[in-house]
Amino acid sequence: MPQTTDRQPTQTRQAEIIAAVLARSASQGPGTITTQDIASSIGLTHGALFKHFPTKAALWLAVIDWVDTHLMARLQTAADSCDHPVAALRAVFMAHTDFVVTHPGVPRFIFNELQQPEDSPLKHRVSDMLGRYRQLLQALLKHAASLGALRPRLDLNAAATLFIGSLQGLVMQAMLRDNTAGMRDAAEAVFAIYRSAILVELAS
Amino acid sequence: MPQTTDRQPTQTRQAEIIAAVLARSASQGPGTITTQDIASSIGLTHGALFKHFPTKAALWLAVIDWVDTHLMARLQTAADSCDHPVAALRAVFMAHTDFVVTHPGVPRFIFNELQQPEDSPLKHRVSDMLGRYRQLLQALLKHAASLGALRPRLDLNAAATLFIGSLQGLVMQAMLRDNTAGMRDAAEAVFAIYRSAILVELAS
DNA sequence: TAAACTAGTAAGCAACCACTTACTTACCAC
DNA sequence: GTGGTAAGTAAGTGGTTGCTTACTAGTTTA
Repeated sequence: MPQTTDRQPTQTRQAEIIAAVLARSASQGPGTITTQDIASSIGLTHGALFKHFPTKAALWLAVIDWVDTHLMARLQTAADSCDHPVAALRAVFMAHTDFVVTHPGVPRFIFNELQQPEDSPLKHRVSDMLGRYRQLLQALLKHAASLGALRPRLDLNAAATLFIGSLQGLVMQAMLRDNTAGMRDAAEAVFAIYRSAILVELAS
Repeated sequence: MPQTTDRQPTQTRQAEIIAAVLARSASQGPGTITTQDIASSIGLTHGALFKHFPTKAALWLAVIDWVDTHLMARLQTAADSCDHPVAALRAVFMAHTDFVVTHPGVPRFIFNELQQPEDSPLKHRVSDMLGRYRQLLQALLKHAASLGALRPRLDLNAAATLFIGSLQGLVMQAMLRDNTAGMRDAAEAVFAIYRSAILVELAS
Protein backbone atom coordinates (compact mmCIF):
# COMPACT_ATOMS: atom_id res chain seq x y z
CA MET A 1 0.00 0.00 0.00
CA PRO A 2 1.20 3.58 -0.65
CA GLN A 3 1.27 4.30 3.03
CA THR A 4 4.29 6.55 3.44
CA THR A 5 6.27 4.83 6.11
CA ASP A 6 8.49 7.36 7.80
CA ARG A 7 10.18 4.70 9.79
CA GLN A 8 13.91 5.27 9.67
CA PRO A 9 16.94 3.45 11.07
CA THR A 10 18.44 4.98 14.20
CA GLN A 11 21.59 6.16 12.48
CA THR A 12 19.61 8.20 9.96
CA ARG A 13 17.34 9.64 12.63
CA GLN A 14 20.24 10.56 14.89
CA ALA A 15 21.83 12.59 12.11
CA GLU A 16 18.47 14.17 11.34
CA ILE A 17 17.94 15.07 14.99
CA ILE A 18 21.40 16.61 15.36
CA ALA A 19 20.82 18.66 12.22
CA ALA A 20 17.47 19.81 13.61
CA VAL A 21 19.08 20.99 16.84
CA LEU A 22 21.66 23.04 14.96
CA ALA A 23 19.03 24.42 12.61
CA ARG A 24 16.93 25.57 15.55
CA SER A 25 19.98 26.97 17.30
CA ALA A 26 20.41 29.38 14.41
CA SER A 27 17.41 31.35 15.54
CA GLN A 28 16.32 30.24 18.96
CA GLY A 29 19.06 30.05 21.55
CA PRO A 30 19.98 26.47 22.44
CA GLY A 31 19.12 26.82 26.10
CA THR A 32 15.44 27.21 25.28
CA ILE A 33 15.17 24.35 22.80
CA THR A 34 12.97 21.61 24.22
CA THR A 35 12.87 17.95 23.27
CA GLN A 36 9.31 18.58 22.11
CA ASP A 37 10.54 21.36 19.79
CA ILE A 38 13.08 19.05 18.22
CA ALA A 39 10.64 16.19 17.77
CA SER A 40 7.98 18.28 16.08
CA SER A 41 10.47 20.06 13.83
CA ILE A 42 11.27 16.73 12.18
CA GLY A 43 7.69 15.48 12.30
CA LEU A 44 8.16 12.98 15.07
CA THR A 45 6.47 12.30 18.37
CA HIS A 46 8.12 13.51 21.51
CA GLY A 47 8.51 10.01 22.84
CA ALA A 48 10.11 8.71 19.64
CA LEU A 49 13.09 10.96 20.26
CA PHE A 50 14.12 8.85 23.20
CA LYS A 51 14.37 5.78 21.00
CA HIS A 52 17.44 7.39 19.47
CA PHE A 53 18.99 9.24 22.40
CA PRO A 54 18.60 8.02 26.00
CA THR A 55 18.61 11.54 27.47
CA LYS A 56 18.69 15.12 26.32
CA ALA A 57 22.23 15.43 27.68
CA ALA A 58 23.35 12.56 25.45
CA LEU A 59 21.83 14.32 22.46
CA TRP A 60 23.58 17.55 23.36
CA LEU A 61 26.86 15.65 23.57
CA ALA A 62 26.26 14.15 20.14
CA VAL A 63 25.75 17.63 18.72
CA ILE A 64 29.09 18.75 20.12
CA ASP A 65 30.72 15.67 18.68
CA TRP A 66 29.28 16.50 15.28
CA VAL A 67 30.62 20.04 15.45
CA ASP A 68 34.00 18.83 16.66
CA THR A 69 34.39 16.29 13.88
CA HIS A 70 33.20 18.47 11.04
CA LEU A 71 34.78 21.78 12.05
CA MET A 72 38.17 20.36 12.92
CA ALA A 73 38.29 18.31 9.72
CA ARG A 74 37.58 21.43 7.73
CA LEU A 75 40.23 23.46 9.54
CA GLN A 76 42.82 20.71 9.13
CA THR A 77 42.08 20.45 5.42
CA ALA A 78 42.47 24.20 5.08
CA ALA A 79 45.76 24.14 6.99
CA ASP A 80 47.10 21.35 4.79
CA SER A 81 46.08 23.08 1.56
CA CYS A 82 48.83 25.70 1.77
CA ASP A 83 52.56 25.25 1.85
CA HIS A 84 53.41 28.54 3.47
CA PRO A 85 52.21 28.68 7.09
CA VAL A 86 50.99 32.27 6.86
CA ALA A 87 48.88 31.33 3.84
CA ALA A 88 47.67 28.36 5.86
CA LEU A 89 46.63 30.64 8.73
CA ARG A 90 44.60 32.67 6.28
CA ALA A 91 43.02 29.51 4.89
CA VAL A 92 42.09 28.35 8.40
CA PHE A 93 40.63 31.75 9.22
CA MET A 94 38.45 31.75 6.13
CA ALA A 95 37.48 28.09 6.51
CA HIS A 96 36.26 28.83 10.01
CA THR A 97 34.30 31.83 8.74
CA ASP A 98 32.84 29.70 5.99
CA PHE A 99 31.78 27.02 8.45
CA VAL A 100 29.94 29.57 10.58
CA VAL A 101 28.21 31.05 7.54
CA THR A 102 27.12 27.57 6.47
CA HIS A 103 26.07 26.51 9.97
CA PRO A 104 24.90 29.63 11.81
CA GLY A 105 23.56 27.59 14.71
CA VAL A 106 26.97 26.28 15.67
CA PRO A 107 28.47 29.32 17.42
CA ARG A 108 25.24 29.89 19.37
CA PHE A 109 25.36 26.29 20.51
CA ILE A 110 29.02 26.43 21.50
CA PHE A 111 28.69 29.74 23.35
CA ASN A 112 25.83 28.23 25.26
CA GLU A 113 27.92 25.34 26.51
CA LEU A 114 30.71 27.67 27.54
CA GLN A 115 28.33 29.26 30.02
CA GLN A 116 27.77 25.97 31.78
CA PRO A 117 29.08 25.65 35.32
CA GLU A 118 32.33 24.12 36.38
CA ASP A 119 32.92 20.67 35.10
CA SER A 120 29.96 19.85 32.96
CA PRO A 121 31.05 17.13 30.52
CA LEU A 122 29.62 19.25 27.71
CA LYS A 123 31.90 22.12 28.60
CA HIS A 124 34.87 19.82 28.92
CA ARG A 125 34.23 18.62 25.40
CA VAL A 126 34.21 22.19 24.08
CA SER A 127 37.32 23.01 26.04
CA ASP A 128 39.04 19.98 24.57
CA MET A 129 38.16 20.99 21.03
CA LEU A 130 39.45 24.50 21.56
CA GLY A 131 42.66 23.07 22.92
CA ARG A 132 43.22 21.17 19.68
CA TYR A 133 42.36 24.31 17.73
CA ARG A 134 45.08 26.19 19.60
CA GLN A 135 47.57 23.42 18.92
CA LEU A 136 46.85 23.67 15.22
CA LEU A 137 47.43 27.42 15.33
CA GLN A 138 50.57 27.17 17.46
CA ALA A 139 52.07 24.68 15.02
CA LEU A 140 51.46 27.01 12.09
CA LEU A 141 52.79 30.00 14.01
CA LYS A 142 55.91 28.13 15.06
CA HIS A 143 56.53 27.03 11.50
CA ALA A 144 56.11 30.62 10.31
CA ALA A 145 58.50 31.82 13.00
CA SER A 146 61.09 29.26 11.95
CA LEU A 147 60.94 30.70 8.44
CA GLY A 148 61.60 34.14 9.86
CA ALA A 149 58.25 35.39 8.65
CA LEU A 150 57.08 36.67 12.03
CA ARG A 151 58.11 39.60 14.15
CA PRO A 152 60.91 38.77 16.51
CA ARG A 153 59.77 38.34 20.11
CA LEU A 154 56.16 37.79 19.02
CA ASP A 155 54.18 36.11 21.82
CA LEU A 156 52.84 33.05 19.99
CA ASN A 157 50.37 32.27 22.75
CA ALA A 158 48.87 35.73 22.61
CA ALA A 159 48.89 35.53 18.82
CA ALA A 160 46.77 32.39 18.96
CA THR A 161 44.38 34.02 21.41
CA LEU A 162 44.05 37.02 19.14
CA PHE A 163 43.38 34.74 16.15
CA ILE A 164 40.51 32.95 17.84
CA GLY A 165 39.26 36.13 19.47
CA SER A 166 39.03 38.02 16.23
CA LEU A 167 36.90 35.22 14.81
CA GLN A 168 34.69 35.45 17.84
CA GLY A 169 34.32 39.17 17.35
CA LEU A 170 33.11 38.55 13.82
CA VAL A 171 30.71 35.87 14.99
CA MET A 172 29.30 38.12 17.69
CA GLN A 173 28.64 40.88 15.22
CA ALA A 174 26.83 38.40 12.99
CA MET A 175 24.79 37.16 15.94
CA LEU A 176 23.76 40.71 16.77
CA ARG A 177 22.64 41.37 13.22
CA ASP A 178 21.03 37.93 13.10
CA ASN A 179 22.49 37.21 9.72
CA THR A 180 25.83 36.03 8.49
CA ALA A 181 25.70 37.90 5.20
CA GLY A 182 28.75 40.03 4.61
CA MET A 183 30.67 38.05 7.18
CA ARG A 184 33.18 36.84 4.64
CA ASP A 185 34.12 40.37 3.58
CA ALA A 186 34.46 41.47 7.18
CA ALA A 187 36.62 38.43 7.85
CA GLU A 188 38.98 39.38 5.00
CA ALA A 189 39.40 42.87 6.43
CA VAL A 190 40.00 41.65 9.98
CA PHE A 191 42.49 39.00 8.92
CA ALA A 192 44.41 41.58 6.91
CA ILE A 193 44.96 43.56 10.11
CA TYR A 194 45.82 40.44 12.10
CA ARG A 195 48.32 39.49 9.45
CA SER A 196 50.11 42.80 9.66
CA ALA A 197 50.23 42.38 13.44
CA ILE A 198 52.25 39.20 13.30
CA LEU A 199 54.28 39.58 10.10
CA VAL A 200 57.77 40.94 10.21
CA GLU A 201 57.91 44.50 8.93
CA LEU A 202 58.98 44.82 5.35
CA ALA A 203 60.53 47.79 3.68
CA SER A 204 57.73 49.34 1.62
CA MET B 1 12.79 43.77 71.00
CA PRO B 2 16.05 42.71 69.32
CA GLN B 3 14.14 41.14 66.44
CA THR B 4 16.40 41.69 63.45
CA THR B 5 14.16 43.27 60.89
CA ASP B 6 15.52 42.65 57.42
CA ARG B 7 12.96 44.86 55.85
CA GLN B 8 14.62 47.07 53.23
CA PRO B 9 13.41 49.84 50.92
CA THR B 10 12.82 48.79 47.31
CA GLN B 11 15.78 50.72 45.95
CA THR B 12 18.18 48.89 48.24
CA ARG B 13 16.63 45.52 47.48
CA GLN B 14 16.68 46.11 43.74
CA ALA B 15 20.41 46.78 43.85
CA GLU B 16 20.90 43.73 46.05
CA ILE B 17 18.90 41.55 43.67
CA ILE B 18 20.81 42.75 40.61
CA ALA B 19 24.09 42.05 42.38
CA ALA B 20 22.84 38.57 43.29
CA VAL B 21 22.00 37.80 39.66
CA LEU B 22 25.48 38.81 38.49
CA ALA B 23 27.12 36.92 41.35
CA ARG B 24 25.24 33.77 40.38
CA SER B 25 26.01 34.32 36.70
CA ALA B 26 29.68 33.98 37.53
CA SER B 27 29.30 30.27 38.09
CA GLN B 28 25.91 29.12 36.92
CA GLY B 29 24.92 30.23 33.44
CA PRO B 30 22.24 32.93 33.47
CA GLY B 31 19.76 30.88 31.49
CA THR B 32 19.36 28.43 34.33
CA ILE B 33 19.02 30.95 37.15
CA THR B 34 15.51 30.81 38.60
CA THR B 35 13.68 33.47 40.54
CA GLN B 36 13.72 31.04 43.46
CA ASP B 37 17.52 30.82 43.24
CA ILE B 38 17.86 34.58 43.39
CA ALA B 39 15.44 34.96 46.28
CA SER B 40 17.10 32.37 48.47
CA SER B 41 20.60 33.62 47.69
CA ILE B 42 19.73 36.91 49.41
CA GLY B 43 17.65 35.29 52.11
CA LEU B 44 14.27 36.33 50.78
CA THR B 45 11.07 34.53 49.97
CA HIS B 46 10.34 33.75 46.36
CA GLY B 47 7.20 35.88 46.42
CA ALA B 48 8.99 38.89 47.93
CA LEU B 49 11.05 39.22 44.77
CA PHE B 50 8.00 40.31 42.85
CA LYS B 51 7.48 43.25 45.19
CA HIS B 52 10.60 44.76 43.61
CA PHE B 53 10.38 43.60 40.02
CA PRO B 54 7.05 42.93 38.29
CA THR B 55 8.43 40.11 36.12
CA LYS B 56 11.64 38.21 35.61
CA ALA B 57 12.10 39.95 32.25
CA ALA B 58 11.99 43.32 33.98
CA LEU B 59 14.68 42.16 36.37
CA TRP B 60 16.82 40.92 33.51
CA LEU B 61 16.46 44.31 31.84
CA ALA B 62 17.54 46.04 35.03
CA VAL B 63 20.67 43.89 35.13
CA ILE B 64 21.58 44.91 31.61
CA ASP B 65 20.99 48.54 32.52
CA TRP B 66 23.33 48.16 35.46
CA VAL B 67 26.04 46.67 33.25
CA ASP B 68 25.51 49.34 30.61
CA THR B 69 25.79 52.21 33.08
CA HIS B 70 28.77 50.93 35.01
CA LEU B 71 30.81 49.47 32.18
CA MET B 72 30.39 52.41 29.81
CA ALA B 73 31.18 54.91 32.56
CA ARG B 74 34.37 53.05 33.30
CA LEU B 75 35.40 52.90 29.66
CA GLN B 76 34.66 56.57 29.14
CA THR B 77 36.71 57.51 32.20
CA ALA B 78 39.58 55.40 30.90
CA ALA B 79 39.35 57.01 27.47
CA ASP B 80 39.37 60.50 28.97
CA SER B 81 42.33 59.76 31.21
CA CYS B 82 44.86 59.80 28.36
CA ASP B 83 45.72 62.59 25.98
CA HIS B 84 47.12 60.44 23.23
CA PRO B 85 44.41 58.32 21.54
CA VAL B 86 46.59 55.22 21.30
CA ALA B 87 47.28 55.42 25.03
CA ALA B 88 43.54 55.90 25.49
CA LEU B 89 42.84 52.73 23.50
CA ARG B 90 45.16 50.85 25.79
CA ALA B 91 43.46 52.33 28.85
CA VAL B 92 40.03 51.29 27.53
CA PHE B 93 41.30 47.79 26.79
CA MET B 94 42.65 47.37 30.30
CA ALA B 95 39.62 49.00 31.93
CA HIS B 96 37.39 46.51 30.14
CA THR B 97 39.61 43.64 31.27
CA ASP B 98 39.55 44.98 34.81
CA PHE B 99 35.77 45.21 34.78
CA VAL B 100 35.46 41.58 33.73
CA VAL B 101 37.91 40.46 36.39
CA THR B 102 35.94 42.37 39.01
CA HIS B 103 32.55 41.18 37.74
CA PRO B 104 33.03 37.72 36.22
CA GLY B 105 29.31 37.18 35.86
CA VAL B 106 28.89 40.03 33.41
CA PRO B 107 30.26 38.45 30.22
CA ARG B 108 28.29 35.26 30.86
CA PHE B 109 25.15 37.31 31.24
CA ILE B 110 25.79 39.35 28.11
CA PHE B 111 26.67 36.32 25.97
CA ASN B 112 23.46 34.74 27.10
CA GLU B 113 21.37 37.64 25.86
CA LEU B 114 23.17 37.64 22.53
CA GLN B 115 21.85 34.15 21.92
CA GLN B 116 18.29 35.32 22.21
CA PRO B 117 16.15 35.22 19.07
CA GLU B 118 15.49 38.08 16.75
CA ASP B 119 14.22 41.20 18.40
CA SER B 120 14.09 40.45 22.06
CA PRO B 121 14.19 43.80 23.90
CA LEU B 122 17.04 42.41 25.99
CA LYS B 123 19.12 41.74 22.94
CA HIS B 124 18.32 45.15 21.52
CA ARG B 125 19.65 46.70 24.70
CA VAL B 126 22.93 44.79 24.40
CA SER B 127 23.17 45.67 20.74
CA ASP B 128 22.68 49.33 21.59
CA MET B 129 25.42 49.26 24.21
CA LEU B 130 27.85 47.62 21.81
CA GLY B 131 27.03 50.28 19.25
CA ARG B 132 28.09 52.99 21.68
CA TYR B 133 31.21 51.00 22.48
CA ARG B 134 32.11 50.97 18.80
CA GLN B 135 31.51 54.70 18.54
CA LEU B 136 33.91 55.30 21.41
CA LEU B 137 36.55 53.19 19.67
CA GLN B 138 35.98 54.75 16.27
CA ALA B 139 36.42 58.22 17.73
CA LEU B 140 39.73 57.25 19.30
CA LEU B 141 40.90 55.52 16.11
CA LYS B 142 39.95 58.52 13.98
CA HIS B 143 41.79 60.84 16.31
CA ALA B 144 44.85 58.60 16.17
CA ALA B 145 44.64 58.52 12.38
CA SER B 146 44.47 62.30 12.21
CA LEU B 147 47.72 62.43 14.19
CA GLY B 148 49.30 60.12 11.62
CA ALA B 149 49.85 57.46 14.23
CA LEU B 150 48.07 54.68 12.33
CA ARG B 151 48.99 52.73 9.24
CA PRO B 152 47.77 54.38 6.07
CA ARG B 153 44.71 52.68 4.57
CA LEU B 154 43.89 50.97 7.89
CA ASP B 155 40.26 49.81 7.91
CA LEU B 156 38.99 51.54 11.06
CA ASN B 157 35.82 49.47 11.13
CA ALA B 158 37.73 46.22 11.05
CA ALA B 159 40.16 47.64 13.63
CA ALA B 160 37.25 48.24 16.01
CA THR B 161 35.94 44.72 15.42
CA LEU B 162 39.36 43.29 16.13
CA PHE B 163 39.60 45.35 19.34
CA ILE B 164 36.34 44.03 20.73
CA GLY B 165 36.96 40.56 19.38
CA SER B 166 40.33 40.23 21.06
CA LEU B 167 38.71 41.13 24.37
CA GLN B 168 36.13 38.46 23.73
CA GLY B 169 38.83 35.93 23.05
CA LEU B 170 40.38 36.71 26.42
CA VAL B 171 37.03 36.47 28.14
CA MET B 172 36.26 33.14 26.51
CA GLN B 173 39.54 31.69 27.67
CA ALA B 174 38.79 32.86 31.19
CA MET B 175 35.33 31.32 31.01
CA LEU B 176 36.81 28.00 29.95
CA ARG B 177 39.25 28.00 32.83
CA ASP B 178 36.51 29.22 35.15
CA ASN B 179 38.75 31.83 36.66
CA THR B 180 39.85 35.27 35.66
CA ALA B 181 43.26 35.06 37.32
CA GLY B 182 46.08 35.92 34.96
CA MET B 183 43.66 37.63 32.65
CA ARG B 184 45.36 40.99 33.07
CA ASP B 185 48.73 39.65 31.96
CA ALA B 186 47.19 37.93 28.95
CA ALA B 187 45.40 41.17 28.11
CA GLU B 188 48.69 43.09 28.13
CA ALA B 189 50.23 40.60 25.71
CA VAL B 190 47.25 40.61 23.36
CA PHE B 191 46.98 44.37 23.31
CA ALA B 192 50.68 44.65 22.50
CA ILE B 193 50.05 42.64 19.34
CA TYR B 194 46.91 44.60 18.48
CA ARG B 195 48.85 47.81 18.93
CA SER B 196 51.50 46.75 16.47
CA ALA B 197 48.76 45.84 14.01
CA ILE B 198 47.36 49.34 13.83
CA LEU B 199 50.41 51.53 14.49
CA VAL B 200 52.38 52.97 11.62
CA GLU B 201 55.68 51.15 11.19
CA LEU B 202 58.61 52.86 12.78
CA ALA B 203 62.23 52.50 11.90
CA SER B 204 63.69 50.32 14.61
C1' DT C 1 6.39 -18.13 8.59
C1' DA C 2 7.19 -17.25 13.19
C1' DA C 3 10.04 -15.07 16.48
C1' DA C 4 12.77 -11.23 17.78
C1' DC C 5 13.75 -6.75 17.38
C1' DT C 6 13.28 -1.91 16.20
C1' DA C 7 10.83 2.46 15.39
C1' DG C 8 6.84 4.50 16.13
C1' DT C 9 2.46 6.45 18.93
C1' DA C 10 -0.43 8.33 22.77
C1' DA C 11 -1.00 9.27 27.24
C1' DG C 12 0.61 10.26 31.62
C1' DC C 13 3.89 11.50 35.54
C1' DA C 14 6.69 13.92 38.87
C1' DA C 15 9.30 17.96 39.17
C1' DC C 16 9.82 22.57 38.43
C1' DC C 17 8.92 27.13 36.70
C1' DA C 18 7.17 32.12 36.84
C1' DC C 19 3.79 34.33 39.00
C1' DT C 20 -0.50 35.16 42.23
C1' DT C 21 -3.23 35.42 46.23
C1' DA C 22 -4.40 36.11 51.02
C1' DC C 23 -2.66 37.60 54.75
C1' DT C 24 0.78 39.75 58.27
C1' DT C 25 3.82 43.25 59.93
C1' DA C 26 6.96 47.18 59.91
C1' DC C 27 7.28 52.11 58.80
C1' DC C 28 5.82 56.95 58.29
C1' DA C 29 2.94 61.23 57.69
C1' DC C 30 -0.47 63.64 60.12
C1' DG D 1 -2.05 57.07 68.19
C1' DT D 2 -3.96 55.90 63.95
C1' DG D 3 -4.54 54.98 59.07
C1' DG D 4 -2.35 54.12 54.74
C1' DT D 5 1.21 52.01 52.50
C1' DA D 6 5.32 49.30 51.53
C1' DA D 7 7.85 44.96 52.38
C1' DG D 8 7.47 40.58 53.92
C1' DT D 9 5.56 35.43 54.28
C1' DA D 10 3.28 30.95 53.06
C1' DA D 11 0.77 28.47 50.19
C1' DG D 12 -1.08 27.86 46.10
C1' DT D 13 -1.96 27.70 40.49
C1' DG D 14 -1.54 26.68 35.77
C1' DG D 15 1.65 25.54 32.46
C1' DT D 16 5.81 23.28 30.84
C1' DT D 17 9.69 20.10 30.91
C1' DG D 18 12.31 15.75 30.51
C1' DC D 19 11.30 11.22 30.57
C1' DT D 20 8.43 6.73 31.07
C1' DT D 21 5.02 3.36 30.16
C1' DA D 22 1.91 0.49 27.54
C1' DC D 23 1.00 -0.61 23.34
C1' DT D 24 1.21 -1.04 17.92
C1' DA D 25 3.30 -1.94 13.64
C1' DG D 26 7.06 -2.44 10.42
C1' DT D 27 11.62 -5.05 9.39
C1' DT D 28 14.96 -8.70 9.80
C1' DT D 29 16.33 -13.23 10.29
C1' DA D 30 16.47 -18.26 11.49
